[in-house]
Amino acid sequence: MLGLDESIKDWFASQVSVWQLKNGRHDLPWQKTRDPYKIWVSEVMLQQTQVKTVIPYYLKFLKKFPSIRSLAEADLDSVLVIWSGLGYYSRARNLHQAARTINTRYSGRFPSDFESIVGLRGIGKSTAGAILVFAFNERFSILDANVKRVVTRFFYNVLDVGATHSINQLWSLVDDLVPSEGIVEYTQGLMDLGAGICKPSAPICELCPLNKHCYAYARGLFDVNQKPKSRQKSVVTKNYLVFKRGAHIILQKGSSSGIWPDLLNFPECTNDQLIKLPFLLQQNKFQFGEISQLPALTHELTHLKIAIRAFLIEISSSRRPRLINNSAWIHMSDLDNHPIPKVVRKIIALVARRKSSV
DNA sequence: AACGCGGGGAT
DNA sequence: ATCCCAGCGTT
Repeated sequence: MLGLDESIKDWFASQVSVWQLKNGRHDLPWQKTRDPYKIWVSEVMLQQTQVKTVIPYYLKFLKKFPSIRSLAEADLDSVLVIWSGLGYYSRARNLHQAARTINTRYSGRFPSDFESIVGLRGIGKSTAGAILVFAFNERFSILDANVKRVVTRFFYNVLDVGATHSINQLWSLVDDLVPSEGIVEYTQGLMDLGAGICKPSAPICELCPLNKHCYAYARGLFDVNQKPKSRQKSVVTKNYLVFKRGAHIILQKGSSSGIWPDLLNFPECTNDQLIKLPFLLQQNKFQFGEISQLPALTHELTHLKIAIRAFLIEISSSRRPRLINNSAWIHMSDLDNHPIPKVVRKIIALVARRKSSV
């Protein structure tokens, strides 16, 4: 407990709720339903991912997997296909696994109590709270980036932001702020305020329904949030081999220990193998034309930068080299039916560009 | 409690 | 280049 005045709590919730009903977002796809399954899918997609990015993926996903059972019975591959390009693919894995858990443990019915929900793979405290609010109209709190920012700025004076326990302080604060009525519009309002008014930079405080008692606004504080020390990304160099035969390319399923497990990518090789590549191909009686290097490319991941050297190898024979395991010829117009990370599309775009320029 | 996760968009 | 995003799982 942070010893908040009851009147300020009531005022805060009331301001947020009233503002939301008039000025907030009401037409997002997942706002048209109370189906916990659909709410769940949206919340998982929205983890560390912006609303605008999620919308098309959400619509595609629900069309393909309209129910918990359809998701549980699907192959992981078909789930990853829909997820391709959205990133953080472990979310898709977790979603799939949790659907199967719901099938077996809860007879296919989405659980409605916090402990059961938060016990599902890929669902933490905040996502569980959001599901309980939006699907079950239960009084729970959430703490996403929006809420964190709004609450930290408004209640800056009652928080010890520099403390190591600051995240726990924020949780106890938002728990304390949960209103007795109107939890849906209150919760949605906090996020809408964070997204549209109380923005990270250049917040529009003049339009904020909380500005009258906002600590940061009163003090002219700009950034009261802790900025995480930016770590230097390590860089790795990879050689990708783009075997191309007509409109087909060879893609290989990633190992479970590497980057992008279970997704398709180009075969890789070491620098040593690269030098010996013509010899290796000949040894496999593999008929190939000239080996050309595509323009250099870097792909950035959360904690890693990949410097990519891609080599285009035109193939005339229809066989597949034995030295490439778990691989297949994929038609370039058929990529939407395969689970691939975005970097593969980038490289294929380079291949297509080269072809047209010649 | 801090860190890794091995993305992607906006500026 | 940098920052930010409807956070979670692991150690």
